Amino acid sequence: MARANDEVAALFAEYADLISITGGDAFKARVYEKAARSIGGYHADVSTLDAKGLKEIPNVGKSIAEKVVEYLRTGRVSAVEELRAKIPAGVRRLTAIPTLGPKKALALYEELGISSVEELTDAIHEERLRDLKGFGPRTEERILHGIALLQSSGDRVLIDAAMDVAEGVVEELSRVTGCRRCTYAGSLRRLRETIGDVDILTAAEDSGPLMRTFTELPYVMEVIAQGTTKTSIRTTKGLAVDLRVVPPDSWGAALQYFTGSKAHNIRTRELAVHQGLKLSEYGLFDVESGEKIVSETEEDVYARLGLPWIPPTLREDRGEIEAGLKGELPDLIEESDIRGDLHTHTDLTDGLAPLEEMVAAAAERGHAYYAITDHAPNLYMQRMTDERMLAQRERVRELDGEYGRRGKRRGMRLLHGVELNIDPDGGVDWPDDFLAGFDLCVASVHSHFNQEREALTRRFVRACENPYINIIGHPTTRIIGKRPGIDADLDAVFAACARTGTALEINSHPDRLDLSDEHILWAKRHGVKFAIDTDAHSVLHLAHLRYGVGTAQRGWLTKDDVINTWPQARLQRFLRKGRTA
DNA sequence: GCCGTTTTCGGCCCGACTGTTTTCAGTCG
Repeated sequence: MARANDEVAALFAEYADLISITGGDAFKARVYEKAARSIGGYHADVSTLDAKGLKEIPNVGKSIAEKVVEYLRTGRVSAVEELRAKIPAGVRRLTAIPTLGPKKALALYEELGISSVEELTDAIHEERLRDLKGFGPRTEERILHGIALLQSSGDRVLIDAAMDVAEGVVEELSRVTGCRRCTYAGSLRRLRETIGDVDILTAAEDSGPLMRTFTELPYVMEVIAQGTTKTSIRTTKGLAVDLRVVPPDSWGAALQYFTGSKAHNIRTRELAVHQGLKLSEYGLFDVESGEKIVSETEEDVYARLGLPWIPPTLREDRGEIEAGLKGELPDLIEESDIRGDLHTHTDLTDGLAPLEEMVAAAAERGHAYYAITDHAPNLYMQRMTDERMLAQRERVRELDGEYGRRGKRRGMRLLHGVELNIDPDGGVDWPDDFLAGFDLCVASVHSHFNQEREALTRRFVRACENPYINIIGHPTTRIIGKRPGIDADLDAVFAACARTGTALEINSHPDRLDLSDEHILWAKRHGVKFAIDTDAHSVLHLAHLRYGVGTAQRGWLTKDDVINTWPQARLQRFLRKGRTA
């Protein structure tokens, strides 16, 4: 799992923090931050690159390339070691406390010798911060509050939880008199896999009524900050929500600004500066005259900068600006492109709803095809048998006859599949002759996650080489916030998928989103095809598709990359794979 | 420390809110 890139990125992120804390050049700190991001997201493994290759990574120049080489050779970077020697690791940890940044952390360390969250808590209780310049009673309170947040969950939440809150707030605020426009922005609009806080943007002449309604919502636990243009609250579940109110004629610039990402915004503002313009949330202005040029729509803002409108899911400074300037933005997959779901369960195994209900719900969603893929016998707790599976197939064929003929839309074809269990050797539940009876096979790893890297890699490659396995389900098996992904040689796995015609799943469940956006970008370079599936265990889960599609967009996928956007005939050819029959 | 249609030096995004410092620094996004 851990590419050298991730280690180097973490090291440079730490170095950037240490530079800030020690009062070093802020621009230098920012360069290291940017380099850390570029390296972490770079497609090639840095351990395979020489100094020249390293310098092709954006934001990596001579000095940083040398540090990468030093790290790869010796496992350490002397410049980082020097700063580490000056500042205990606990001081950097202090900056993780909300409202406490590098300046205050350094003051606490230098004046009071505080180098851990525990020591800071004690010092506040002993009133030792009182004499420190810049630290008053309110600051003490804010820090204690921040520590409490840090120590409770305080972390990022899954996308579906954030989406529920955001859609609720937008609905409430949209009803307020004077609210001209209202939507969610930020990382949620970019459909990141986890969300730190929810950003809501509204356009109105007068912000008063919106701010009042917002702070009086029933699930508001505390008002963190309140002003005329910005108010922040925290919900009873601990999620922070920011509301910004802008004048209606600033809507486009504001939406662009509050959607981010920060890195994308820095790039767009730089583009503006180079054209003698200034971009802020209030509009795009001529620097000399101060006159507003555009800001009513996002399209206007991007167009004036020489860019096409860039879909929010691409706004991460991962090459979208360059692609936009060259007119080479991808034609991203949309949820409406999806023709069917290829990984779903019923109550025959661990699903909650019976076959008939799942199929009816799928038809309601307008799918052209739909695969039932219950678990196979080797996941012992599911008590699957050959007989039960064959009986289900018979029922699926009956329903297929029914739904295939139905007049509404063009009918829906049902596929009978299975989710096989990839055992520690890469084998699966059934021999070829039984597998041949399925319309498609998903195969996934459900246990033995901690095998040696070589064994894990062999396991996946062997699964790909099975002529009956069409899709690798939730490939890294991660559970966001709970279980890391497996440590296989993903280059080898992705290459095997491409070579054998095995698709990789983008599992849409919010706690998986597996593959992740970065893995998708990586796999696509190998020429892999993908399947965006819900892995639904209930009717409600079918709606998770939007998150899988969002993740695919973040991985720059087009319709053609995703097999379940294809017409059924093309899909069937793909599913035949290397089978001889 | 990186970068370049203002290219080898001199810039490097911009604004809101908070608390304490009576005019601004720190933090955040």
